[in-house]
Amino acid sequence: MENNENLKFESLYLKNQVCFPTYAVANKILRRYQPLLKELDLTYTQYITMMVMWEKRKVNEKDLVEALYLKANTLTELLKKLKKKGYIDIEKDKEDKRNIVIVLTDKGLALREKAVNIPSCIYQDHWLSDEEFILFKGLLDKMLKGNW
Amino acid sequence: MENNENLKFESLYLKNQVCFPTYAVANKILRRYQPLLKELDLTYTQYITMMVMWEKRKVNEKDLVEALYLKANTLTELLKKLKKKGYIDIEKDKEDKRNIVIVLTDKGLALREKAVNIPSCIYQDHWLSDEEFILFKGLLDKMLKGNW
DNA sequence: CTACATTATATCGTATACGACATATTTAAC
DNA sequence: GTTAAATATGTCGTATACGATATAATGTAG
Repeated sequence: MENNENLKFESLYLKNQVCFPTYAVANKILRRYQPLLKELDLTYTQYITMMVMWEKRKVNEKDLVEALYLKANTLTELLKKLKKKGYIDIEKDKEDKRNIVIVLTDKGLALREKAVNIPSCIYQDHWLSDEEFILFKGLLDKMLKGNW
Repeated sequence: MENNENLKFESLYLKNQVCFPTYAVANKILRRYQPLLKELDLTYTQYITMMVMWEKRKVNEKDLVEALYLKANTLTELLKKLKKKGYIDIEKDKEDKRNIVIVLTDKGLALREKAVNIPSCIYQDHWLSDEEFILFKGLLDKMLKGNW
């Protein structure tokens, strides 16, 4: 009887979840970034936003939302903060006045010189082997692209 | 020159990150759970807390914090909410009055009957194949246990 | 060419998460 | 045995994230 109950509710044990460790690892990653990013006066979400800006220099909010897999309302506040820090400018698209265009400032570009050391700091402690990292990233990218 | 710059800042491209897709997949997972959990009047973090309670029936806050890979202050508010909903009771440990003991109520246990269908709903859309899921979970568990 | 749908953002309310710091017990040191 | 260190929680302030809803601009149907 006790055994039957175990069987019935097996799918609800924490140790049998895939979503839970994904969530927990994501939290662990955010905690790890925080002290490093504090020196740049960036939060993690601000940092990945800046990554897009360093690469593209100029983007629609819509494109940013898609690149970061977030919702527009999450970015609204964040972009105001990055503007306040002087890393970006926020403009209206003259062609289509619904669009917001975000432009990297010189100060924002300069920040990249300080950020360039972060990835090696983050990945240096060998949480996984090189092969495992590649495998892991492949699975993640598949999940991100997947339509679920 | 342009090529040299690309090389120098390659590590800062979003597409070369491992942390970013982990974070993005975790967000995607949370969004997926939300409508299902709404029917149980639970958030995702409340749900994984209940998973521990369904299995253990009675735990220290400290053990809960360790099981969920969170910080104690994150759980304080959450436990108050679960108590308010009647799913748990919060007691002082008489042996060591620093400890808080969380106890599953009958109402909390009954909720498990409604929750038992959630895992199959969540995993049914084949984001990954069965083999990939096992692989993915193995990597996640390794990362969670890792000391970084 | 006007009413209605669509699109891109913004606002608001709720629920995390965390670090920094404070508090209450318990343990340990001398 | 008192004082100091360690442990377990709680409070506070900040920054996400999201759904629901509102608003403004553009597209489109008839």
